[in-house]
Amino acid sequence: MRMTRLALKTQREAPADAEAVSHQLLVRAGYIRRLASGVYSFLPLGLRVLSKLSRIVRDEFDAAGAQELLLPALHPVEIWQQTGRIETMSDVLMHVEAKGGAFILGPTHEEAVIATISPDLESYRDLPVTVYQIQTKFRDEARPRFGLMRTREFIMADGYSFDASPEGMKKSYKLMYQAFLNIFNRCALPYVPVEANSGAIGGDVNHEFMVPSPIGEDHFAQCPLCGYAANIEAANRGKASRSPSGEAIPQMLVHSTPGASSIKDVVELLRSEGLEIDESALIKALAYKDDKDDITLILVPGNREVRVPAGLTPLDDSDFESNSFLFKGFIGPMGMSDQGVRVLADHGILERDSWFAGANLGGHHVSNAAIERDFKVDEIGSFVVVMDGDPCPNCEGTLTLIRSAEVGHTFQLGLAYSNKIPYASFKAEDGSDQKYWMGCYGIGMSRLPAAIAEHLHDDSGLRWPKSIAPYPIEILTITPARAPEAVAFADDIYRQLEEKGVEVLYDDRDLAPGVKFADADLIGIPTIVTIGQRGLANGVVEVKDRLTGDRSEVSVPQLVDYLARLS
RNA sequence: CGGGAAGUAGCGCAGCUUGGUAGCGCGCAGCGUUCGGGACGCUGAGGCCGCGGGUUCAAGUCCCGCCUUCCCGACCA
Repeated sequence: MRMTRLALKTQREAPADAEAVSHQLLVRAGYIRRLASGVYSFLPLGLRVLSKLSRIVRDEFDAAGAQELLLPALHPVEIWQQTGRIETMSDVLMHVEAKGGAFILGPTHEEAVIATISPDLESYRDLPVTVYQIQTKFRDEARPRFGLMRTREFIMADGYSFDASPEGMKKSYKLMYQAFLNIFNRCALPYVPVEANSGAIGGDVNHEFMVPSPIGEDHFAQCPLCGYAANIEAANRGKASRSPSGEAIPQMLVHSTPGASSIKDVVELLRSEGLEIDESALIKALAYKDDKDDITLILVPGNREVRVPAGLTPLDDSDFESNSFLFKGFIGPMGMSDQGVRVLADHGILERDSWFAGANLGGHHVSNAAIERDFKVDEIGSFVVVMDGDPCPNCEGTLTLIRSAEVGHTFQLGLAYSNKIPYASFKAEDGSDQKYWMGCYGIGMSRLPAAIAEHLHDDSGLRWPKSIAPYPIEILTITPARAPEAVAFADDIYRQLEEKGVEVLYDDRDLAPGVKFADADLIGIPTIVTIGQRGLANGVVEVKDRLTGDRSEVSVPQLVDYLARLS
């Protein structure tokens, strides 16, 4: 492509609303342009990057046995009502009123793929099947940000597997999981697969593919010793480093703490009375209920945040009314088992001999509350949000928190969707109707260029890996107006490479050399070929590797073959 | 949804305090000089100063309301 013909205008300065480096560079170099908040156009260069990524995804998904199809972005509301997600995902759903009914702009395609494909999956003989698409998704995000990282309209490659059994589902999952590893390797991204929560998608086993990044919106915990890695929302901590000493503990004492219903208030109040304590000396006891309204109390050290297990929700005011033994703000673990409350304690509760805790009486707390002697727990486990330095749940190591961007997510959905959709079934060998065991697999296609740009750039601009650069080669002529022989030479090289099927970006613009060099660095094509009369006089041209910065001189007769090998 | 900041030419910004002809840099068009790492001169085009109301002889500037955008948080495959 001759740059004199390319719809491209680079900018010296980034738009004021661009904060992230990837956002600034992608806009400045002419890959993307904002149309509305969280809505971006892909310009010709940007689209080429997306196409390269799509090619890699198709390669690997096809190799994993998946078949490409294309589902609509416009979904009839009925299929969303059927799974109930019209309510559970209402925050992000965008609605469209049209002739012929109400529609939802698809934020994900579980409903649509089942509605589409189930007529083809009537018998166990038809299974397993994995299908995928590369499609635009719509999510009404609370806060779009960082350019392509979080947008309201974005492109995703999403696959869905259908199996006759849990074993089959796991097999399909493994194939797609491997395809994900291959894809991210080919994108030259330093990713980490981590254990995760399934969120609104549902299902049991799932993995997120994280790229460590300063503008990531997630954190995951990683153990450098054993390799354990989990999203902070799912990460467990290991056992306490210290257990109770067994020394004699004084009797519990009741303290009057009127109005001090938060950990912070209690610490301040007790300190004002001369007690030298901090938040880690208090038990934070929070009550939750399950879907049967049974109460669960979770105990964690007062300086830690509770990680609420799935299926539990906080109590509301009416719950406190109907459970009069729970004094909001003054709950302690003592006597809870006798009230039929299940008590879960974090490992951290074993780290002290005794605790300050709520007295189960309005306006009062106790000191010297000791586990076993003064209160019982049903289960000890990991119930806190992990922090840097927590023990690893699997080994002797220590967890580190890493900020990261999620570029992919795979789920073993099991029967989560099939059970909600009557026709999501097939005839088994014994003649019975069975539900599909499903998996789903998503890659944030339009997020990938941002993640890669965030990872690979320098002060001068982007540095694409060869696999996804819009063009593998850029040819650049020096002072074309004064060097007709160099232009003729460059034209010839360009023509020969095109004939060999090599995609070339040819900067044939009549601009000052500095401008052309600067643009080449900004756009970030991995191989930059400089053709000028100075080099040609010596029978060579300069070839620069944008990734490494290495420059080499290649003799004229070898040039075309040399470049063709690089592409 | 809470907190903060900002909307003036395609992009980056000044002008607002103290109301009086709408400005600068980059980019764009023309001419000329330059030419191996973002050159220079001259000429020119380009504005509903976010929108609506108010005060005033007069509003980019003062007052009221609204909208939009960005950042932090809440939320989120």
